[in-house]
This record gives sequence, structure tokens and C-alpha cells, in this order.
Amino acid sequence: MPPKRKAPPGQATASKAGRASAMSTPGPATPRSIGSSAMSDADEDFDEDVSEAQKEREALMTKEADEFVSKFTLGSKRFQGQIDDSSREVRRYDAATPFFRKRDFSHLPLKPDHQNRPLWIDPDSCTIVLERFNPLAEQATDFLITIAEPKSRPTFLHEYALTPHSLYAAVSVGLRPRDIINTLERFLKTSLPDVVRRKIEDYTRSFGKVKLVLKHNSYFVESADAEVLQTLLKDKVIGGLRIQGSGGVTTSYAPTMGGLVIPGTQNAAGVHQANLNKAERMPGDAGDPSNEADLLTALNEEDDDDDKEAVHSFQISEDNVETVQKRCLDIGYPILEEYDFRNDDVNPNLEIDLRPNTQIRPYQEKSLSKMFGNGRAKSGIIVLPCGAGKTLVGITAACTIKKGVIVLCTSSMSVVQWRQEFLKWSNINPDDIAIFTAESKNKFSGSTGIIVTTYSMVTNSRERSHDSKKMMDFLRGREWGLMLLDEVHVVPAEMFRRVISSIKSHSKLGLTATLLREDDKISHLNFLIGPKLYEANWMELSQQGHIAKVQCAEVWCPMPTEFYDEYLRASARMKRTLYAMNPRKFQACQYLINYHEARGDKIIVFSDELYSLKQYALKLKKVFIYGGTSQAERMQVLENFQHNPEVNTLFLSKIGDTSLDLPEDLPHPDLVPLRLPPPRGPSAAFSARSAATTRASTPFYSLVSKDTQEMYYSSKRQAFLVDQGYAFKVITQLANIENTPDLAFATPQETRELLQRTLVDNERGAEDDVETDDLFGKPGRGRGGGGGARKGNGVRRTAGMLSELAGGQDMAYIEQNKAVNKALRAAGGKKKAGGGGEGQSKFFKGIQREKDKSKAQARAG
DNA sequence: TAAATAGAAA
DNA sequence: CAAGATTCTATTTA
Repeated sequence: MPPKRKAPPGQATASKAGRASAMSTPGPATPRSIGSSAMSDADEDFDEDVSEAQKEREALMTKEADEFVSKFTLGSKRFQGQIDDSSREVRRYDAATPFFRKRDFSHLPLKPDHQNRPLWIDPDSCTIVLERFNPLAEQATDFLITIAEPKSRPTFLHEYALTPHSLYAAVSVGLRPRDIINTLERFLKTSLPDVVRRKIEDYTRSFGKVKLVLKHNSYFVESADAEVLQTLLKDKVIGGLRIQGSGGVTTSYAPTMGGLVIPGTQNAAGVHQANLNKAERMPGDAGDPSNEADLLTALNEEDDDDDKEAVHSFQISEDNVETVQKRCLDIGYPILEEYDFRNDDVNPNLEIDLRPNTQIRPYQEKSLSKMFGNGRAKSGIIVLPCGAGKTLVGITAACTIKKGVIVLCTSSMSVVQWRQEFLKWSNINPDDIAIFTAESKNKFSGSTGIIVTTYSMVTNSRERSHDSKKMMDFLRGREWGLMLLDEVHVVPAEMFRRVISSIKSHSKLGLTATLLREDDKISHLNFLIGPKLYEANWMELSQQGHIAKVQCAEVWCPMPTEFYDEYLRASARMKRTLYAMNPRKFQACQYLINYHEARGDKIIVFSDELYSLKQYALKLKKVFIYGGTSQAERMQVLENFQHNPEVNTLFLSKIGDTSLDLPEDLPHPDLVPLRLPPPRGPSAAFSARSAATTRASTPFYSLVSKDTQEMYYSSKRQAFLVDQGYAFKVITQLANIENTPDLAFATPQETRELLQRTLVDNERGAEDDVETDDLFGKPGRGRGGGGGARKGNGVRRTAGMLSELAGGQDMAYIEQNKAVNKALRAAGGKKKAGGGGEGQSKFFKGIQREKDKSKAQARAG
């Protein structure tokens, strides 16, 4: 049911009001809608599509054909309504018009010089579309990244959304609402719709007004707006938390952005540029002296700006920080955290600097300039693809603040790596940087220093070892200047809450490759850590050569009929194994490995399916790492993979996605990731990201079994990659695959054997009778490791036997159930849920459940 | 080395 | 279509 278009002016809703006011500003007659303009090149095709679609629909609704036609005919009531509602201009309706319906924004008057302006806007959803081919696109991109959430960024058109979060982020990097509005106005092809203007004003009114400042070891709630502060003080929760006798509201002067422009970086939002209209920023301009020394001089410059703003603040106690934060959030004044580290005399300074020859890349500086935009350290999140030097950003931040730093990582592997990176990029004394993991619990020697640890180490709420407890007390007992949070997207919000509440830090910097996980958890991050300060565009970075170019190819492998038959009747679990073990896929894998090894590439094959991972690796005589591989062995295998010219292919389980960071400097430039069964799951995009970012360079293959579940996941992955601006290629035929030496499973006989073995192995609970762990001939691991594995499998075997029990009966059992279900359904249909009373036995309840389930399935299917 | 725990995914 | 159960993995400590 389409919403009524006619609404009495009095009852206009917000968005309708916008329309109404747009109507009152008559512009030049614009016959084109956004859509039709964009489509103008393809008018003919489009017309065809239209008639096609119409035909189709007419065919579908023969009875309603007349109605249908009249509904979509020019001058029908429907369109009349639209005209009345949106604009009094005479509008041209073409065949495409009906398809835009509510999204027809042709009533928004185009500016005369619209061709020189790069942005379109959808006032209803606050979506902004950027023409990448427009001369002003560069500036507009910088601006949009600051104020809006990137939705989709393929080659020519980028889509951004204005959201409360994004505006919050914009305000927090120092943009004023009127900057946002003016700059939008400048870039938009139409005038800024009033709805949007009002939305921006509404959202930003309360954002960025309140700051939490840790000064002289005390927390202050600070605001430039005395009224806002009064509001807070009058609040029933916050008011009572003010520390009495701290002199009420004090007024001082806040540092301004004035003296703090970091050389080689763009101003907070590219607003500056836009205003000055000095357009060209050379991508990757190396001529700019953009090293850390300049950054520091810039930061150390005193603010001799006369444009100082008065700020007012009141003190709250440490214990109430979280309460106040939460309350402020609830009443619409989210608190920004800022650390005035230059004026912190309480915490000792840390002896740390970047090594003199260290060059920061422009985008890294840009992100840091967002963080230090006003001379203080703002808490927030920086989004950079892996391989783009997230670590260096974190390290530079630490070098700027020069106070105690705590680094949190996801795994103990990356803990070690972070420390190494610190030693590599900075002159920090090795004694001042300590690791806190299960293995090592050292503190730094001096009065301050850096601690690198994992989330689980800090959040672990269970009984701790004595050393851990002491260490935790140590961590809790002091104030940290900076908390570096690595890979924030994989850590659940609850964990953050625990980390943040247990460790006091003046500023927090979250680093991540993507904020793609748009479940509710990610929005929590925004307020737990801070707003997103910067997000790099992958495509741009790879074009500028900062991160490897990724070419994505998907290889579609048909399933041999035997396999497919088995696949169709297999359990969900077995299905996974089957499509992973698809012999055609195996061949494709073999072929690609062969091809790339011949070129001297290093290849990583990812597989989330353990059985197939092992089978592939063993069959192809390659090394592999999975969850059960011991730490020492992992290191050994990795070491060999990196330096041993004999070991060029590595099979990785999903351990590679998260906890195994491949070292930055692989000797070979060409690392070819190969996805066996491509990652699964609703956030396949997430895995795709990890795959594409795990030090990926040149081609990146996904092997997909045709006509299986995998295809569905692959479509999601494609969508993600296309959004990131990557081209996507589908390969259905690998040239000369039959010439691959020792091509596996070339005969039907072998294929059948593979199938048999796969089925048998997996029915028996994947007992890997093969000596899996001995590829590197680890002494002692043979028996011990085997024992471990066997023991581990013992558990699994039990499960396997249970499923075997079920499996033993499975055919008959399922058949029987189906029969029962059918009977019940028939009976239920007639008799109304036959026998469904309280006195049901467990058996009947089970049946009932089954029935409901199958009903639900029937409904779904 | 094993057990406990926790999170992610399908 | 969602929530729960389930499986897997990784992390910790004893």
C-alpha cells in the first residue's frame, strides 16, 4: 500500500515539510530526475527495460492489467497527487518515472552550474551520492569522509549516508554545523533541502558540546557553552555528582586548532580547502616533508591565537565518570574524551620518539591530525586497511603523547608483533616496553612505559595466577596516557566495557580495518571508545601504492555428479565438507598453486573447513597451520614459509583470519591468497575483508563449488568487494588445466574413491589416522602431538559416535519422522492441533516441535 | 597437557 | 525470520 501523497499542510511530517518548503523555492524547471539524468546515456536500454518490466508485470496480473496501466499512466490521479505535493512546476514524466516513486527527486531544483558540483542528495534517507569523475570529487571525498558514513564506493559513484554517528564524528573533529551545511551547499548540485539542513542542526546541536577532560589527575566535564553545562548541572543524576567545593563552574581558555595544522595534512575536513578553493592535492605527494619532526614542532607550537574560546567546567570524581558518560549519552549530550597531554604534569613523560628517518604516509598523518586536531588527544577510531600501517599510526600517536601506553591486541602473537613494531619504528628503550601475556608478565623498569597485552588477559574475570593478579593491580593502579585498541571490530562490546572500566586511560585510540560489522555492537563502539576519526578509502590507497592492489577472481568449480548427489542429501555439516572436497575444486587449487609457484609467488590457501584443509595439504604435500598446531610449530612453519625457497604454499585454517598476523615483510612481493571454501557466515564480508587484507597482494582467488551454498556466500563477498571499489572477475574455465602435472582426481575412479573416503572419514568423526603433524618432523610432537590430537579427537569422536548413532538410523529415522509429521499435519489440519494438550508426553512434545519446525520450514520455503 | 571459558557462526 | 543449540577455535590457568 503506497503511502498517501496528499497531506494537509498542517499535518506535514518532517520530511513532508521539507518537500513543502522545497516547493516554495521555485528553481529553474528541471525536467530530469536524478535517476533519469544519470541514465541519460542509456536511455534506450532503459526504455527497453521498462517495457520489458511492464510486459512482465502485465502478464503476471492479467486481471489487474487495466488497473495497472492506468495506475502508471501519465496524468493519473497518482501522478497528479505527486505534482500537487511536491512542486507546481510542469514536470515531464517519462517511462522511467513510475520506477522512482518516492525516490523521484526531480522537484529539487538543480543549480545552474550543477555540472561543476559533485554531490547529489536524497533528502529522505540523507544519502549522498558523489560523482567520482567530477573535478571536485577529491575535495568532496575528504569532506564526505568526515561527515558521512561511506556506504558503497565503487569506481564512479560513491554513496555516503549522513547519520547521527557520522555527524557526531564530524563535530568531534572540530567541524561546526554551519561548516557542514555551507560546504554541503557548495558541493551539492541542488540546493540543500531544508529537511537535511534541519537534521544536521538537530543532530549536531548537542554533539561535541560536552567534553570529558582529565586534568591534574581529576576529571572535569567541560563545555564551551555555559548553558549546556548548566543543563547538565541541573540534571538529577549528573548534578549530584559534581564534586562540591571545587569552586563550581570554572572558566578557562581552551586551546584552539590555530597553531596545530600538521604539515602535509589536510585540515579537519577538507573544508579549508574547499573554501580556499585551492584544489590540487597531489596524491602521494612525496615532496612534502611529512615526518614526525614537523608533526611535533607543530604540536609544540604555543597557541598564540587570539581567537581563544572560553570554556567552563566542573569536576566530577573518577568513580562517576562512567555514570556521567552514560547519563550524558542518555540525555543527548554524548561526551567526548580529550586528553590535554601537553599540560599533564602529573604523569611522567615517556622517553619515546619516532626514529628520525621514519616517514609517515600522508593518510596516516591525516588520520593523526584528526586525532590531535586541537592540541589534545581525542579518543576515537581510525579505520585503515591492514597493511596500510595501522601499527605505525598507533606508534606515532604514542610518540606524540609521550605518556604511558597500554596496547591491547587480540592474540598473543600480535602482542609480540606490536612490541617489535614499537622497537622498529621508535627509539623506545626495550626495557620500557613490556609484554603481559600468559608467558611473560614483566613490568617496565622505569616510572612509566608501554605495556602490550591482550583483551582476554585484561578482561579475564576468573581466578588469576598470582603474577597476573599483581599485574592487573599494577595496570589498574595507574593512569595511562593512551590506550591503543587493536582490531576493535572483532572484540565484543562487553569486553570493551570491562577493559575501559578497569583501566584508566586519558585517551583511547581504536584501530581497525573495517567497521563493517554493523550490528548493534559496532554502534556501541562509537560511544565506548569514541567516534570514527578517519576512514581511508581502500581503492585510493591501493592506487597510490600504499597497500597492495587486490584483484579478485572467483573460480567456479562444477561438482561431479556423484558428489552433487551426495551433497543434496547430506546434512548441513557434511555439505560443507563435500563442497570443500569437490575434486574439481581440488584440481583448480592444484592448478593455481602450480601456476603461481612456477612464477615464484608465495601462496596462502585459506580454508575454514578443517578436514578439507588437512586433506588438501597432505595430498599436495604442503605445510599447514590450524588451531591445533602448537605455537612453536606455527612459528616454525611460518619461518619456513617466509624464508625457505622450498616452502611456497601454506594452508591456513581460519586461525589465519584473526590470530595469526603474517609478518609485514614477506620476502616475495606476490602473495597469492587462495580461498578454498570461501568464508561462510552472514558477515562473509568480514572474512572477505580479512582475506583481502591479510597481506594480500595481486590476485586473490576464491574457489567456489557451483550450485551449492557457497555461491550464496560468494555473492555477499562480491557485494562487499565491489563496495570497496574492487573489480571482480569470475573464472569458469582454467586454461590448460589438464596439463597440470599429476593432476589429482583425473579419473572417475579416483573421484569415487575420494567421495567414499570423505564420507567414511567424516561419518566416523574425522579421525585423522594420517600422521598429520609430522610434516616438519618435530621431534616429540609425533607421539605427544599425535596423542594430543587423538585425545582431542577422542572428544570429537564421542560426538562423532553420537552423530553416528543418529547417522546410523538417519535415513529411516528421518523418513519416519517425515511420515509422522505428514500424518500429524494432515490430522492437525482437520482436527486443530490434534491431541495438543497439557498431558502430552515428552515424545509428543518432541513431535509437536518437529511439526512446528517443518511447518516453519514449509512457510519459509 | 587438559580443563574452563568465551565468542562466532550457520 | 529469529533465537537457541551446537560446534569450533582460541585463550587462559592449574
